[in-house]
Amino acid sequence: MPKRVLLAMSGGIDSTVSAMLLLEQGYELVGVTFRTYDSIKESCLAREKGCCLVESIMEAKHNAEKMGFEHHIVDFRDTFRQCVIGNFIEEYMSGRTPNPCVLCNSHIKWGELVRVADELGCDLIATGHYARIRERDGHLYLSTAADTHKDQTYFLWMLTEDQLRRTIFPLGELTKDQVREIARQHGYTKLAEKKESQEICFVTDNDYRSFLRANVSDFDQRVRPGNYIDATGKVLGTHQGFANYTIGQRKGLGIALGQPAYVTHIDAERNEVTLGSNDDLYSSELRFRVPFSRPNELNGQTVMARIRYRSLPVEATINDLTNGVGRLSFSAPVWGVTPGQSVVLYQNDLVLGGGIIL
RNA sequence: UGUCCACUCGUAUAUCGGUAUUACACCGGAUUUUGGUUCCGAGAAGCGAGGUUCGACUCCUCGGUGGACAA
Repeated sequence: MPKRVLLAMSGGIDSTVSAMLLLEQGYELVGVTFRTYDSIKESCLAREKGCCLVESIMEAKHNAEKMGFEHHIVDFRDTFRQCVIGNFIEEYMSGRTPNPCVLCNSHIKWGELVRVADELGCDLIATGHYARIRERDGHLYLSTAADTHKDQTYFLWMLTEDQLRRTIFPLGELTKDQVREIARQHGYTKLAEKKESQEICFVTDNDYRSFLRANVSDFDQRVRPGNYIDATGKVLGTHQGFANYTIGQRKGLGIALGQPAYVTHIDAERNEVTLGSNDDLYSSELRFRVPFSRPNELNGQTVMARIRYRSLPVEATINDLTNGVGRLSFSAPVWGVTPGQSVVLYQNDLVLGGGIIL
C-alpha cells in the first residue's frame, strides 16, 4: 500500500515540482496550503485584481486538482499571527532583528503540518525546500542540499528530530535548473519562468517598517527620533527610531559623514543607534541561545557556523554551553553579527544545531 | 557699525581660467524564501546682479546670507 504524504504547497514552482516527483515515486498525495495572513499589496490594488496571495493559494489548489490529488486550504491565521508575527514585532521592538522564516518553519510549517498530517491520515510530510536528511550514529540530521546555491537548511535548523523523521524533501538532490526543467517537461512553462518569491511573506511591498507602524498600536510612542552616536558616545545626528534599523545597515541612514556609515549597535532602552565603519562590524565571538537541546553534546566542538543566510560558514568553537546559552569563538572575524538572527552550526553537510544570536 | 572669512547636487565635500569630483541621501535594476550587505545604473549643484576674458565656479565690483573678530 502506498504511503500517504501531506505536501505543503505554496503555488510556486518548488512545491509543484515536488508533487510531480512524489507522484512519480508512487506516493499517495494530499496537498495542503496554509492561509497564514491577509494582506493586500499596493501593486495588486493598482491593477484592480485579486492579490498575489489569493492567486497563489488558488494556483496551488488548481495544480493539485490537475494532477489528481486532494487538496485542503487550512486556516492558520491565528497561530501565525500569535507565533510568527508576534515574535517578529517583539524582536524589532526590542532592538533585535528577527528571522521569521525560521520560526514559521518550525512552528507553522512543521508544527501544524504534523497535526494536519495526523488528522488526514498521512504518514509523511513533504515540502519544496532545498534540503536533505541524513542519518548518522542512529540519529537523523538535516543535511545541505545538492544545489549549494539554493540550500535552505539555514531556515530549517530548528526542526526537531521527531519532525525530520516524518519529512521528505523531494528537491534535495536537485538543482534549481533541473527543477525548472521538470516543470517545463510537465507543461508548466509559465511556472518555470515565474520569479522567485522573496521578502517576508506577511510584509507588503517589502517595507517592514510600515508594517511595524501599522501593527504596533503604540508604535509612535515607543519609537521616536533619537541620537546617532559613534563608538565613543559622541552624538552624530538624529535617527528615526531604533526599530527602523538593523546591524550592518548602510542604506537609509539619512546621514552624511563623508564616508560610508554602518549601524554597529542598537540600544532600544536608550533609543540610541551607534554608527561606525565597515571594519567596526567584525567580531570574533558571539553569544547564542538554544531553544531546545539536540541529541548530541555540542560543547567544545569545532563546527562551521553560518550567521546569516547566504554567507559562507566560518570555523568556530562552541564554549560554555550551559542552560541553553553558549559562546561561539570564530577562527576568523565575521562581519555583522546581528542579535535576533540565527546561527546555524554545520559539520560538513550536517546541521548539528543552531541558536539565536544574543 | 567696521574689518576679515566663507557660500558648489537634498546634505557634506573636491578641483580647475576650458567636459564640475566624491561620499551619504533619493530613484531604478541585479542578487536573495528574514533583516541587512554587495554589485550595476540614473537623476541632481556653482547665492544674485554686473564686469574682465575667446571662455568665469574660479579673477574684479556691488548686493544677499552665514560665521569670526572689533566696538
